[in-house]
Amino acid sequence: MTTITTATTYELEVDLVTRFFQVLADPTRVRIIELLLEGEKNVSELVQRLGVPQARVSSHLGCLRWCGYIGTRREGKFIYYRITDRRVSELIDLARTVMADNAEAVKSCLRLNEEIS
Amino acid sequence: MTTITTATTYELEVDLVTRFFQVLADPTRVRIIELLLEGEKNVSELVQRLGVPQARVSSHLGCLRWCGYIGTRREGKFIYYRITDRRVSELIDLARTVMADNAEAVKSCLRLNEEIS
DNA sequence: TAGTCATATCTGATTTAAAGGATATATTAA
DNA sequence: TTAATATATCCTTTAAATCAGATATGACTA
Repeated sequence: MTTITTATTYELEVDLVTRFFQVLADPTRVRIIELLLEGEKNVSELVQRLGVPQARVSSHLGCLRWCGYIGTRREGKFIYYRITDRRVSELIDLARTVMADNAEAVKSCLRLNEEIS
Repeated sequence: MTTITTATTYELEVDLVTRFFQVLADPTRVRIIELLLEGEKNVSELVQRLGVPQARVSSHLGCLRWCGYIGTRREGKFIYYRITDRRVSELIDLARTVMADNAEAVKSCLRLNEEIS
């Protein structure tokens, strides 16, 4: 990093890993993933379930789609989204169990956000 | 989020999950975790291995420590850091394998960063 | 005690992503 | 073709996290 001109393969791979986690670091995207794990849904259904403006939902879906975690299928006016890799749910489940064990510590993680309680 | 006055338990839990992933969404922190998986190390060793200014390393360590993923032990002048929950490595490994399958798609994920190649 | 080494914290600047709102595209139906 | 619905994209603002550098704390040593 800093000013290393030639990034090593390892550094590029770490960047990919962090980018991957970055995608999962947004509450709306996590909720979208969990809703889609129930079964495929179109954007309007997601908007209704999430209570989030359509433009934002669409934008988050765009992120997830470009990153390859979800796929789409058009049916008439609607575009249905679905999870293409179930391992994403493993990842979230694993995160949950790890967190459950030190939830208190995470809650008071001042570095990322002061007020959550 | 936004201005929902009464956050549900579920929403708070999603926030914790995203916060958890946020911690893993920084390249320096991921590299620190992987170095510590080799065995405990003090800050100076990490600074040397990472090639990152001490202040920044210390700050990232602070984040990881407050979040409960690493622990410390003082020995004379040195403070040694270690991973307290090996499942963090499972998480990173899982992320890597998922990514390996759609690395190309992730590379071109324009939403998060335009230029990575 | 003074000095040095190891680590932590603070402050300001830069970068990055999310939010918000308006608008554009595409499909269907009349 | 026009209207209506579904979805996507653009632009500006705002918030947050990283960075960079200076400085502070705390422990050992002479």
